[in-house]
Amino acid sequence: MEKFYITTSIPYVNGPPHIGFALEIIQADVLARFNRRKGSAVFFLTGTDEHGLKIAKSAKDAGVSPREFTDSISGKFRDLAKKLDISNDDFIRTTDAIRHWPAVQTVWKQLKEHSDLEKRSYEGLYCAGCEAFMAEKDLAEGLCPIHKKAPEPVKEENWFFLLSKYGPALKEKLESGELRIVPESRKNEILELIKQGLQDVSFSRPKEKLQWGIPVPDDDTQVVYVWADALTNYISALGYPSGEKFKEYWPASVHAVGKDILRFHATIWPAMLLSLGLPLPKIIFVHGFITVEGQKMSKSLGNVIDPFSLIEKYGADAVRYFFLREVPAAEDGDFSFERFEQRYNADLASGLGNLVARVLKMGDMAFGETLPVPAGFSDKQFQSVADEARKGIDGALDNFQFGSALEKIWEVMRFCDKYIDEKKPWEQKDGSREVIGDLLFAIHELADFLEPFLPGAARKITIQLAGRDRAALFPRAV
RNA sequence: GCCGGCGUAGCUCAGUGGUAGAGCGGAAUCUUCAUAAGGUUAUGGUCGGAAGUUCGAUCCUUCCCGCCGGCACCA
Repeated sequence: MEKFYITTSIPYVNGPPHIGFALEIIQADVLARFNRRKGSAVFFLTGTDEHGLKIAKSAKDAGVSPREFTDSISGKFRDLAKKLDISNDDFIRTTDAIRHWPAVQTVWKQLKEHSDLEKRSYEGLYCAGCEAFMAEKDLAEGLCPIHKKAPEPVKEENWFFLLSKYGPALKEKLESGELRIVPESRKNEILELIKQGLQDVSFSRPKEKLQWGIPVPDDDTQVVYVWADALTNYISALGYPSGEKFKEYWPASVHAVGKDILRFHATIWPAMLLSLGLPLPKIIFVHGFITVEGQKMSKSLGNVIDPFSLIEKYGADAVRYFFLREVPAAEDGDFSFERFEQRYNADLASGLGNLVARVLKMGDMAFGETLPVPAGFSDKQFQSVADEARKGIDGALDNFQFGSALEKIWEVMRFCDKYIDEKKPWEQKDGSREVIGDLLFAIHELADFLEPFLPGAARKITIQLAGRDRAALFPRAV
């Protein structure tokens, strides 16, 4: 059986989820659901990244323990997935000392055995106020811009991952397509980065600076730093190194990530895997950012869109639809309430919802209590429209073109509306019952097409075809 | 500074070496099974600007303008 392992990135739980992550998890969910329908064995993973100084600080500021803090925020991400009707099979947390930690420590030991970790002393400018090293470029006239103090030169020991030596191997994997990056333009960026030379990266922090993390094996002065910790989630969740799921599902078919963290997924992570002797993920799918009314989302602008209130107001399917249809899959997209409502009214209320309502009504008129949904189309033209849509959807999703996949489905709806106008089945003349039968089957097919995208609507259509529920799928938003 | 992308109807975008398409919005009209929904039709673009290659360019080349992304540098 075909295997399909898809992951989202694991967001840092420093704050509640925003719509950027909603986009990522929705896209991943479509692919997961789509592949399940094709009969593949699918494993869909998401989770949260919960260690580090920032979390420890935020917890302290909030007057709670880091554990309480991360439990709370991680719970919000889990809740978002649930509210968005996401079909993830698992949810991994980097604070999971039973599932995640042993895998990270195993990975660590193996990297070290393969001579890819090296302890070095690192010297930099350290701001005690920020509890962080500062790059020259972050300073304002030699002072920390936040604390207005000159950071002090501090020397500390770190374990470094010898990323630099993997440049040529990574280049080869990318160029050969063994590791694909979608879209292509992002691959070129990474190749450019490699060309300029990869730097070794710090993989640990001294314990006295960072306690909220995973202890480095055989060195109790150090704690694992973010990359070795977070990236490993993709295999820790599968039970690396010996878990059944790991054997079954690795390598990942798709890592869905945002453009901001592509470089880590396209350099550090595959380099770690090469060091471990593991196969590389097949595709890294990179989505863009979402702007709001043409502007960057930011707390200071006060234009942050809360996914929960959006779902509350319009429903999960409407949110899913907007992000899949209106936001270009791999580029930046814009969110505006005007656009959102336009899409909602035109495509969901007047389009899908209205079509289902009119067909069901005609079905009720022609057949009474129980609707006989045929097993196929009697009209050949109808059949070919549906076949074409199916092909179109497959092709579009193979290329991560969610919007154009949806367009194919909407073409079927347009055909249905036209067909109704042409055949006037409400006149109940000869052949009307056959026409309505085709329409009922068309709706049944639409539910099938829509399931990966709008699982809620698909469910409702199926229920309405089988029973007496006639509630509007998408009530018009005023 | 280096690398890359983009600029096509009011909006979002597709597209081809032979003088352009879709959806949405707006207009007219037909219709009533339907969520003031649906159908049809018309309108709507000198395909960023200039030059070149070509029998012919929106699609190829060069330059220019504008926008965007990545990297580096500076602050």
